[in-house]
This record gives sequence, structure tokens and C-alpha cells, in this order.
Amino acid sequence: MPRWKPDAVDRLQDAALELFAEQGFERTTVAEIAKRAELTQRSFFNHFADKREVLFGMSAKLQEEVVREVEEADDAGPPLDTVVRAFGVVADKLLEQRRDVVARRYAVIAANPELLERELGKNAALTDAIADALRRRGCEPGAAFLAAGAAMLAQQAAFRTWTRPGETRTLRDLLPAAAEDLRTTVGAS
Amino acid sequence: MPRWKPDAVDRLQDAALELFAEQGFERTTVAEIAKRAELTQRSFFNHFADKREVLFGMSAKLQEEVVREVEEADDAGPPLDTVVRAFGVVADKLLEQRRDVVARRYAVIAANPELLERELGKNAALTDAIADALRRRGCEPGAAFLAAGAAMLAQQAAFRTWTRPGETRTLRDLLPAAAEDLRTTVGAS
DNA sequence: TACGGTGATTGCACAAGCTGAAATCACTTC
DNA sequence: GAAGTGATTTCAGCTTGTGCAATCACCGTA
Repeated sequence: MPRWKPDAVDRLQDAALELFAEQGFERTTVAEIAKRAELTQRSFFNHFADKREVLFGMSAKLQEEVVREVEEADDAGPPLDTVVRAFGVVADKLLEQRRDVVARRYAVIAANPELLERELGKNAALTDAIADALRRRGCEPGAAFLAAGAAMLAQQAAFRTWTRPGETRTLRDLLPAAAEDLRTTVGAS
Repeated sequence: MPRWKPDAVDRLQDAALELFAEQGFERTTVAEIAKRAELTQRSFFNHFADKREVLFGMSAKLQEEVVREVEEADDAGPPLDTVVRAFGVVADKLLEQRRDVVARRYAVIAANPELLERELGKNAALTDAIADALRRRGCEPGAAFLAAGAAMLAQQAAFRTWTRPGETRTLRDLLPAAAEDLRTTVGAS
């Protein structure tokens, strides 16, 4: 008989997503989440820095994978396309299979300003990490910042389409179209 | 003899900026800010929704002005240029004159993740407001989103340059160059 | 001058988020 | 089988943020 039930982190994440979806982020207390996961409030804060962070367990791995894909890319085209392709690969590997969980998670986040801010923070960190990876590939610093930001823009546009009800195309397929839309909108130089 | 010292909001903002710069955001309590402003903690929360908000008094007016400039613009060029020009006008009106205060404020924000998240939230709200303004001008919804996001990207690039020590050019002059850099980096369509 | 309404401020009580420190105890290692 | 490890718990405490009632100079009006 093990001393503790296994997978405490997973239990906390599942409990939190359920409760947030049921009754909203603000009306859910950390004590409540911990109780449903059969843990104490203190244990929650041992695993997550704050109440919001429980929804963002995925983002570290996602950033890691995207950065690796950008670093290892062997193409010589525009940096925007390098990053967009990297997004596509990682989306296939991590997101496409759990479309429903991702959508539920995003619905919870979109419904709460505090969570939205945290999401923006994660996106900004990802943008910076991508820009650094591009610089390591020899990209000019300023261009790396702009290319990473533009890629995030395309990613967000594609993601918005991807999460629309009834949408069946994969994120990987939607991404190049979003990048092309961005090029058209920004205009030729 | 007036019942209360005037300009409570300004006093709170000044006290907060000073204390955050002196000892950091996290090591400063709201009670401390209120005390320096000769008010109580309760009064602080009468004026600001939370501790971070005290640094963002400017953003509502800034958004309002940018949106108005975009709506009233009478040019027919690409939406990106419309927004960038609007940024330039508003920057001249609100930012250029207080370069030092803006820089100190941004240094405090950049030093703290929580404040950075709030800043990102304000930027996202501004992006959405600009996109809406563009749609009101007849822009396609998707293109409006991308153009607004691209304009924010250029704005951030220009702002980074503008706040570098020794930089003397105005934000208004830096903005078109940043937009051109973006066009070059993203590539022709 | 009197009088009632307005509104910025305050005090108080309290929920909830978050933290440091010390204790517990199954499991692992030597 | 002794000692160490580490996830968990308990507890006490601080800070953020809110609801509510009270204060009282100021303002308009009679």
C-alpha cells in the first residue's frame, strides 16, 4: 500500500479544470480544488506557484518543443516560415490529439481576465524564447523579435479558427494559410 | 480649508512609483503606499481595483485616443499604416513630453512578472479596440485582427528603441521605420 | 441662515491567496 | 536495521481585496 495516491499533480489539474468549468475561476477556492483532489491547500501550493498556474502545466513542454524544432530546422527560407512550420509539428504532436481538452481549457481561460493575463504572459515568454532561437540560427536581433511576434500572430489566428465549433482542419493545415493572410495584410515591402 | 488634500489619485500613483522603484513591487505593501500618500489602505482600493492597477492610469486615455485617431483617419492606404500613424500622433501628444516618467514606469514594470502580465493585458485590450476600429472603417474582421496585431508589434519594436539610453529620435519618427522593418522581415506576399 | 444631499474618506470585520517552519512517515539505501 | 529522502500535512501569520456603515466638509436651495 503506497503512502500516497499517485499523480497528485494530474489530480489537481483535473479537479481545477472541472471546478473552473462548473462554477467559474473566481468562485472556486484553492481549498476546494485540493479537497476534490484529496489533498490539502498547502500541497496545492507546493505544486503550483499560484492558483492560476494549475491550468498551464502544458506550456513549459510546449515551449521547449517549439524552440527545439526551430533550432533544428534545416531550411533556409524566411524565419516566419521556419517558426510556423515548427508550430505545425508541435501542434501535431501535442495538441491535435486532445482537441477537446484544449478547447475546454481555453474556454475557461477566455472567460476570466486573470487567466487571460497569465496566458498572455506565457505567450510572451514563448515569443522571447523563439526570438532567441532564431538569433542562435543567425537571425538579426531586431528581425528575430519581429519574426517571432509575427509567427505568434499567425499562430493565434490559426488557433482561433481551429477552436471554432465544426472546424475539422488540423492546426498544422491552418497555420500556413494564416501566415499567408498576415503577409497579405501587412503588405509587400 | 479643504476637507481633504487634493489629487488623491496622483499622490497614490506617485507614491507607488517611488516605492516600487526603491524597493520593488513585491516588497511594497498597499498600506505603505497609502501611508506615503497620506491616505488609508481602504482609500487605495477605492481608487484602484488592485495593487497593480496603480501603474496603469494612463492606459485608458491612451487607448481612447488611439482608437479615435484610427476612426477619424481619412487615408485609404493599408490599415497597418493607418494605425502606425495614429500611434505617432498619440505618442506626440501623451508620451514624448514625459519621456523620463514613462521610462521609469516601464523599468518598474519590466522588473516584475506580475506587472508585465498586466501590461500585456492592457496591450491585448488595445489591440482588440484597434481591430474593432478598423472593422468600423470597413476592414475585413480577420485582416483587422492581423493588422492591429502587426501594428502593436511595430509599436513595441519602436518603443524598445525609444527607451534605449542615449536615443534622441521621437517615437513618431521611429514608428514608420519599425513598420518597414516588419514588412521586410515578414516578407512580400 | 438653516437644511438636506453628495461624495471622498475611514474603520472594521472577514474571505481568500500565499508562505515559512516544523512534524509525519512510507519508502529507499547502505 | 539504521539512517536518510521527500511528498504531504498542520499551523500560524501576512497581504490582498471587499462589503458595509459611519463620518463630515462642501454645495445647492429655501
